[in-house]
Order: sequence, then C-alpha cells, then structure tokens
Amino acid sequence: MDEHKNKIAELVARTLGCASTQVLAWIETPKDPKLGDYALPCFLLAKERRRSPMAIATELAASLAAPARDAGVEAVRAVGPYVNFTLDRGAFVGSTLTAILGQGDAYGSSDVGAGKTVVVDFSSPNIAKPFGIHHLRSTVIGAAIVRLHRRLGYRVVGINHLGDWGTQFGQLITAWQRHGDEARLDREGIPYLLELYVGFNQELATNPGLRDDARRAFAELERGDPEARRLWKRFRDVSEAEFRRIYDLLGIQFDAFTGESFFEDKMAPVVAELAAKGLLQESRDARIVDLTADGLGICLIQKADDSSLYVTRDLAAAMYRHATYGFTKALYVVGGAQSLHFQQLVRVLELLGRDFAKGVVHVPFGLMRFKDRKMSTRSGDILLLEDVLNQAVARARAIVAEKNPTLANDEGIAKAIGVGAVVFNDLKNRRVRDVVFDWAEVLAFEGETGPYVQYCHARIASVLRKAGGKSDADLARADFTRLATDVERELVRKTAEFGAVLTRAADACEPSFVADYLLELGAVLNRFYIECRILGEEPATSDARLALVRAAQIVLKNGLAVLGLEALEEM
RNA sequence: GCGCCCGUAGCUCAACUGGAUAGAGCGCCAGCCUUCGAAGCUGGAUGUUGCAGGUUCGAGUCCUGCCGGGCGUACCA
Repeated sequence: MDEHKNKIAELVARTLGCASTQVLAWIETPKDPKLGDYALPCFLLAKERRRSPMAIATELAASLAAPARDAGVEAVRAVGPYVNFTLDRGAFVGSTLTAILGQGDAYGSSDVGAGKTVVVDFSSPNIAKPFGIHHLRSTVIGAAIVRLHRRLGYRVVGINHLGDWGTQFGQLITAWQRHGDEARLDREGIPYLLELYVGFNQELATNPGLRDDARRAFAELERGDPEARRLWKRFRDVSEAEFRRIYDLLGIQFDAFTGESFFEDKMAPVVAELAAKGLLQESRDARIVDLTADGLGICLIQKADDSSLYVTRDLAAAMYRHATYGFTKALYVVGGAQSLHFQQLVRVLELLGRDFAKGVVHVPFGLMRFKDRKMSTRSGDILLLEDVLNQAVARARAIVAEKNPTLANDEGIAKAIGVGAVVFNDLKNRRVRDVVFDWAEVLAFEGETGPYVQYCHARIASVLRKAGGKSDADLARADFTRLATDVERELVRKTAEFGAVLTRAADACEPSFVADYLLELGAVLNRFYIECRILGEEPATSDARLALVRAAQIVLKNGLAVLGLEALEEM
C-alpha cells in the first residue's frame, strides 16, 4: 500500500517539480472508495500558484495520465479540486494479498522502532486493595500499547509499578494492629484487607487521631521497623497471588514487577541531589520543590515526618529505568487525574538536568465511574474486575451452549469470548473519554463488540475448513483478477490499511484506532458475503475469494492479538 | 479562583496532520436463514457538531470568550 502511495507521490512531484515528501503528506484516501484509492487535494497548490484548484487538478490529471499508467495506476481523474488515483486492480490486489499471505502473523509489523527502547508503566494496582473494574483501563490500554510497539520493532519493557508503598500501608497496619485476625487473612485474602481498609476510613470519621497513627505507622515501615515490614510483606504476598490470577485470565505479562517499594532505597540520593542543586526548600516542616513559576504549584518531596511521597518514588523510578533500560520513551499509562503529578515529575527531572525528561510521557485516560457516583475503594463502593469477567464468561457460556451446543472446548471458547467482550469494550473508545460502567454494554456480544470481530474470524475459519485446507502458498497463486466487484476491491483496500493503522495507533498510544479498524474490516467482510459466494463458484474465482478471506482473517487475527483478544476458529 | 480533559443523532461513540455529501453501533419500525456460521445482513427516521465571535479558499477539527460536565489544585496515589 505504502509503496503505491510513494510511487504516486514521486510521480506527482516529478511533474510538479517539488519534493516528493511534501506531496506524500498531501495525499489522502478519498471518503468514497468509488472515487479512487488515493487523492491529491489541490488547494495548497492553488494558493502557491495563484490559480483555481479545479484548473490545476484538471491539468495535473491530464499530464499524469501517461506516466501513471506505467507505474501501475489505472486511472487518474480530476474531480473538482481533487486529483483521484485508481490503482491498477491486478497489481494492487495482487501485491496486497501476496504480501499478507506471505507474511502471515508478521503482516502489519515493521521495524520503524528498531534500536529504540520504550518502557511502559501500566496497570500498577494498589496492593492490599482489590483489583477493581476501574483498574481494567490502565491494564488493557497499557498492554495494547506494549504489543503495538513490539509489532513496530521497538524493544519494549512492560512494567507493573505496583502500589506497594505509601501512607495506605500505614493505614492498613494501624487497622491491623487494632482489629487484625490472622485466621481471617489466611482464609479470605484481599476482601478481608479491604474490609480493614474500609473500616479504618469509617473509624476515621469519629476518631481523626487515627490519621496520625497511620502516618506514624508508615514512617516506621519506611524506617525498617521489623514488625511493620513483616506485615507489609504479608499483605503484599496475599495481593500478588490474586493479581496474577487476573493477569493470567487477561493474558497479560510484565517484564518487570518492580513496585514502588523497590525504589525505597533509591530515593535518598534523589533527595540529596535535589538539595545539592539547591532545588529543595523547607516549607511547613516539609521538603518541597517550588514549581509555581512554571505554573505547576508546589511539588512535595518529603513529608514533615520525613516519609516519602509518590513523586519521590517516581523520580527515583524514572532515573533507575533510564539507567537500566536506556529508554527513548517512558510511557505512563495512568489516569488523567494525575496529569499534574506527571507535569511536575517531568519538570523536576528537567531541573535536575536529565535530558531524558523529554521522553517521559504521561498517557492519560478517562476515569470509570458509576452512572450516579464515583467508584471509591475507600468506601468499598467498587466492582471487582474478576466478578465482571466471570459474569461475562458465564453469559458467553450460556450463549455458546445455545448457539453451538456440540462445540468442543466450549469452556475455553466461552472464556475467550467473555473476556474478549470486556476488554474490547474498554479499548474501543478513545482513551481520554470518561467511562460510565454499564452492565448492558459490557455484556453485549452484538454490534460493535469483541465477539463480533471474533465471529468474523471464526466464520472465515469455517469457510476455509470447508474448502479443504489449502495452504497460504497455494492461495497466493490464485488469479487475483477474478476479484472484480466493488466489495472485493474495498475489502482488499481495507486489509491494506492495517500497517498504517498500527503506526498511527502506536504514535498516538491509541488502541481504539485498531479496535475501530477491526470493526470496519468486519463490516466490509460481512457485506462481501452477501454479494459474493466463495465456494462452488468457478475454481479460479473460488480460489481468489478464498485467498481474499484468508488474508482478511490474518489481519483480523493480528489486530485482535494487538488488543489482547483471542482469535477463535469456532464459537 | 486558577489549571487540565470532555461536549457530535434518543443513548454510546467515529471522523487520519483543517478538505469532497458529518458516519457507525444500540434502541425503534419493516424485511432476509431448504445455498459458505443470523454473534450476521438490507431498508427506514432522527444533526443549528453546547453557544457566540474570529482565522481560512475551506472549521466538528485551529484561536478567543461564554455555558455545561469531569478531574486536579502541599504532607493520598
């Protein structure tokens, strides 16, 4: 696809006498596929040459006609102020489909990121708190961003920056010292920890002094008090077991599980450096960096009791990661509510003279809430991700049993569908949008959903099975001139866009571009079935169409893989 | 108060760096399974793109102001 675009840009540049890179930037895809495969709007040229864009388009089309034909362009037409290019059917269809069939799982990959390292900080749930549905966002968006960059050749380090340090542990330890029950912790795990945490916050209303107790407890923990450490370790172990279970269900791995506590002994040098460089100020008994001149307020580095804060740990973490991985980009997939924090983080790194600061990027996303209220761990008003996933799987199980009762491995399939529905639903909208949790939406398997895309894939698998297992190499030899209808052409064009979609999605850290694309591909595919029959046609036509749907299937599978959904053979 | 994000069909959302007639899904109505999977498809209705200015050949997209919602604004993360 891109090679065709390049070729056209060169052609136009030559007749125009300007740089082809500039022309390349002008070229776009017409809204209506009937208009052509590429379009060159002539408005900018019109301005430059002080002539009407229509006249320029007409003239350009005329002078391009002959050279274009030699370059595999079937038609060059001026339509109003646009010059539209229609690629030679055989050449375009052939090169696209053979590329897909030849590359298979690798189709859509590239090496633009070769030699560059990206670290992605994502998921990062808080220890001792349950994995709520609102954690889904960072987890699945981050995982998709990781896969996206890997496909583009970047070396990627996915990091789970577990929230295993901080004042909340002081609160938990305080609550434990008052009401702790060893046996219940063994038996119940995180829900019991949550109960303690919620209970603590309730008690706070009538006993405000507890807040200081909690701060003291955290300060003790940070000083290495053995009993505090032992409890902390206990809570962490209990939590991690549960998190692993959920990550397994989602099929997500991390390259590093270094939580905040990992940086416990790496913060002192940071504070020392801040002081040495004269950035640290004493204010209200605490240590701060004053960023008011930058419009970023006060950045609190150390509390009055000397204990650390979020930003202190993130400073140490950023430095450690740069030293360890030498990243070109460090992405933080964290809710938009923390954007001031990351602005402060970057600014302080700059003030410390770290030139990698410009590669530190916050990838924010909107928060998830209930229709009428916020989700709040503190009050216990949350939905467990595991419960939501289980509900979705249960529903998938029921539907599979109803629609396809003879299916083998129905449990594995139900899991893939249920989890896929939940994940896709979170990824299909642009990150920044707030999400109102809605059961009906999460449990939907029709329309713009994960199962819809999985269905498209399974349906192709079914056709291919009936065709009797032709290899991709066989299919690649089909006579592609048989693909003559508009839908077939549109389908080819759609599959050819995949690589560009991945690049755009990675650049913008926007997995929704991929989800959106898969839905569009599915829509074209379903229209194709209505208009074209695959099996039982003339053998040459049949083979060409098999090659086409097989190519579409490869793209669907690769796209689903980026999003973390399983491509199913049957469902 | 100040800062950031969002505002598009009844609902949930698209619209690539400003470009051709603002598109999908859900829901509603009417159709399509004796031919490759109906988790599907076809047709129908719904828009002052929050409001008002501005820039431009051209604005949902950029700028200014206002309105509405969300979030943040030093000892939480």
